[in-house]
Amino acid sequence: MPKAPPKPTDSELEILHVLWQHGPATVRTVNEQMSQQREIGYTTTLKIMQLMLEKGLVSRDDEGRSHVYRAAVREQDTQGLLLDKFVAATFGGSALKLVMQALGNRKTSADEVAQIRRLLNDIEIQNANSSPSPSDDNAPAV
Amino acid sequence: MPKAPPKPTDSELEILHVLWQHGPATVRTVNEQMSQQREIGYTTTLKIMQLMLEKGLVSRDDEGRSHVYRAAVREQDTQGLLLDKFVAATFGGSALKLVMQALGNRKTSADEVAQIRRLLNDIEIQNANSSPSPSDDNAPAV
DNA sequence: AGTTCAGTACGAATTATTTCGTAGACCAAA
DNA sequence: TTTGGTCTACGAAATAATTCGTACTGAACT
Repeated sequence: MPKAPPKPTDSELEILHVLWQHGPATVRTVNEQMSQQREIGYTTTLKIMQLMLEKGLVSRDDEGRSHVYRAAVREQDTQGLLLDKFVAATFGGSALKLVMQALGNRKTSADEVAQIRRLLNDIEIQNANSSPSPSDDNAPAV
Repeated sequence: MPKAPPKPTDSELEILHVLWQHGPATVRTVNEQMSQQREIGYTTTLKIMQLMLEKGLVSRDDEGRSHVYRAAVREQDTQGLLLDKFVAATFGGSALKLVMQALGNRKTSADEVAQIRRLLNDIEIQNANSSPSPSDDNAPAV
């Protein structure tokens, strides 16, 4: 195994967001996107992306004169990694506490509530199938 | 307003965890707790706690020769603050995505599912009472 | 060939965090 | 009063992240 890329910093995450949304892009393109959000110089963006290359967070195609960068880590994986660290550091590892806090301290629409309900249903079905819990209702065969 | 304390760093958060759990404590006590988790020198802990005092993250009672520190920020508030920043940086501000990822990518027990269900019920009741949403079923008058 | 333009590369300053050595203050015991 | 232990304060080094100035490179245009 070539060793997993490290946890991206905040700036690196900003850049990854651009690459995930936009697809492979040059430094110029990324910098233009970022400049819409906040002031940042071209060479600053370039430097961070070069460091990200060393860290394995992005890969690079240097065919022509301008290099094309692409995300080398997937959005879901990265979010999962960051989430794990965050839950550990902030909520003592309890994903439940995190979810309670996230849902409790902000307005959650009926739509969102419905989506989460659906997810909870799926989870219960999975729990029922994988481990024979003698709890509730019907465990549909196969 | 005296200005809100800043976002604590990882080390600062570790210290806050000790203070939240243990209550007001001396540097020695905090350092002993932290030493059970990882190696860290006494003066390192002291220094960080001194900086935290300047930032307003802790307060201090320097009666006797040894100072007693206490958390100056509440656990819930701090978790909420960190969560907001984290959701913004990692999930583009979507708490829903966060929750889906948190619940999806790990095993969630039936117990936890039940707790979340209960919370969702509360939220729907609140939604129904505070804002008359023209969506689903019965909008109980007043 | 010389100039210009769009890029990259490099080095350095700045800021924040973490870490600890060392010095000074104070109390208590001998 | 001297010695020793327990604290705090201070300064400084080590590391990491961010930022940008400046120099170099190569292609395109005259």
